[in-house]
Amino acid sequence: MDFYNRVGVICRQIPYGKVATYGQIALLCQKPRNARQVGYALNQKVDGEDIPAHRVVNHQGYLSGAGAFEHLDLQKKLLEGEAVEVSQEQRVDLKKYGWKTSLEDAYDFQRIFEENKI
DNA sequence: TAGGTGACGCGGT
DNA sequence: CACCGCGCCACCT
Repeated sequence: MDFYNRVGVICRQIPYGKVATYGQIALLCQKPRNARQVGYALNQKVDGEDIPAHRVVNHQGYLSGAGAFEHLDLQKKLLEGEAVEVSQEQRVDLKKYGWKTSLEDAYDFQRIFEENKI
């Protein structure tokens, strides 16, 4: 359960108009090998709340989770609504829209997790 | 308890 | 660019 909460915390920090990858989020969770679980966690939280799951794509920029949204095009529409270009094959340019995180960001999150005991 | 299943990632050819 | 294979791990049957 801890892991799911961490995923939620991190996703809410993804800037408007940017996208993050599953592996990147797993890394920020201090669980570098749990990329798959990130997708699983988001799937459980969908009917949840304010988690911008549409800003999460795979490491190639493809919207691999589009199928979990109400409508297959929903994730794409949401991103386009944030001025993020999405190709017809459901792909975004990570060079352009990727959320760049550093080691310091990871430390910041680590501190937040410790403070909140998650 | 054992095995199947993914909203994954990386390296190789 | 296109495959392919293997590693990974929490969650279900």
